Amino acid sequence: MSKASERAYTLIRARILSGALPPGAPLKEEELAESCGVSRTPVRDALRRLEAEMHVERIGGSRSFVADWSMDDIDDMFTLRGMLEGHAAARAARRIDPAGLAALAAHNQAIAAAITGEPDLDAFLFHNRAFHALILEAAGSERLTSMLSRLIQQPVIQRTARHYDHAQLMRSHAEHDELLAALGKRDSEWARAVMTGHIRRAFHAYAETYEEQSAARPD
Amino acid sequence: MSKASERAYTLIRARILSGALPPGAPLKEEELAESCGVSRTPVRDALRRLEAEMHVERIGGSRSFVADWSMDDIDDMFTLRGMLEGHAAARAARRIDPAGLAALAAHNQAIAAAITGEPDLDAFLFHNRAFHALILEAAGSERLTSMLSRLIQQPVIQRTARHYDHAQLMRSHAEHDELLAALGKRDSEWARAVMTGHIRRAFHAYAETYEEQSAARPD
DNA sequence: CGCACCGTTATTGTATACAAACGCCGGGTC
DNA sequence: GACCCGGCGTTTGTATACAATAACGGTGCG
Repeated sequence: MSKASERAYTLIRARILSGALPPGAPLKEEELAESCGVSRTPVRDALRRLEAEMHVERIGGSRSFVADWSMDDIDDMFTLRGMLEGHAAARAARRIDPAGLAALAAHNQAIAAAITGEPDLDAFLFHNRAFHALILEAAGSERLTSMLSRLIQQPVIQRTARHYDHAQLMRSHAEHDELLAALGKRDSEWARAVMTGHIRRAFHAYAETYEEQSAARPD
Repeated sequence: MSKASERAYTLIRARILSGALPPGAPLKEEELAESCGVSRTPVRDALRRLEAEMHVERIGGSRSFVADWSMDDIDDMFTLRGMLEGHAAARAARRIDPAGLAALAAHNQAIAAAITGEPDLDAFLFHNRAFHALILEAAGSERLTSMLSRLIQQPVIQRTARHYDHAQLMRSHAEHDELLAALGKRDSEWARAVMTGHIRRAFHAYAETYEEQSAARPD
């Protein structure tokens, strides 16, 4: 997408993900247009894209708000994500080539490096994202990719991972290793099981974090 | 969505589904705008929506074409659909109420009526659609619904069902009956299994139809 | 005092005009 | 003869102006 539209999309998305635009905040086209330095037309485009990705909600077919997820929504998201990423892992096990496996291993080594000693969360998140993206790519289903892109909500993942303690980080890394083993053996059902478990564990980690937060800030 | 935008969406969609705009056909905004009696702005909106629903493809971030699915794409669609509708059936088994079950049974009786004697394909398709929609509603996951809406491509389902012979129609009806039994027993895994099988069978029915067609019209 | 209705205003939807990008075709040169 | 380059036309992207619609507040009546 060309300049202005892409710019609006990126900026608005960043503001939503960073929390500068909190869940439930109204999104006024004109306001966004001005603050992005573009006109309303590309902003409208961006809002439609963000709506398709479920970052933005619309009521009455007109006004837009930053999407706000209930715990049930998030459970749903993780369940669907577990199912679909499990499926992706199973497909990847059948299709991945040695170069792909090597790239995955490299990212998981980088994760190991990021969590030894003082953990580098940004590096962890970066390589974690790359790891999952690579598996999705190896699965080779455009449709699966596009469906998952609506499910893999970065704010949720970030909120989850930022609260991981050292043991949880190590465990995530170990699960990736097991996934690598399953992929190396071309065992699609093993890969599916590991991936599904990986996502379910992430969900419970998130749920605990969320409960702490909502207990700390009962608003 | 308000008048013009909705109008453009409906009209373009209808033309794609009916085949008036065949797969691969270029979609020129101005041309569509004129033929829909609206301006380019709502047409652009409609194209974005149709793109999100995978009825329209875009290359280079600009030009739009009617989406064209390969056999692999369709296999993918049915696989994903089986997984997600299976999941929906499992959830529905836990959540559906007696009124919902009664409504489902009514639709399946209507299907029975539509396929006895001279089959009424339109009635079959209508009640079949309603049956699946009701299960999705009973599953009570907005996210699941929105994901499946991108997968349940009417042209594919229609092409499939229009080639069903009497035995296949009866079988589809029988599978719905079994699903009703599973839902009645609140057995989510049974429901999932029946639904997954139902979709897989539909896939193979489609694949046979497709092979006949491509053998008859090798273009 | 509360509810309802109307007018005002804020916000989105639509149209149109203009700019930029892309592809295509033709001419020139190596 | 083939390839590259540049101009032209088509098509999409962007901006702005205007219309419609929905929310909000105030006022009047019950």
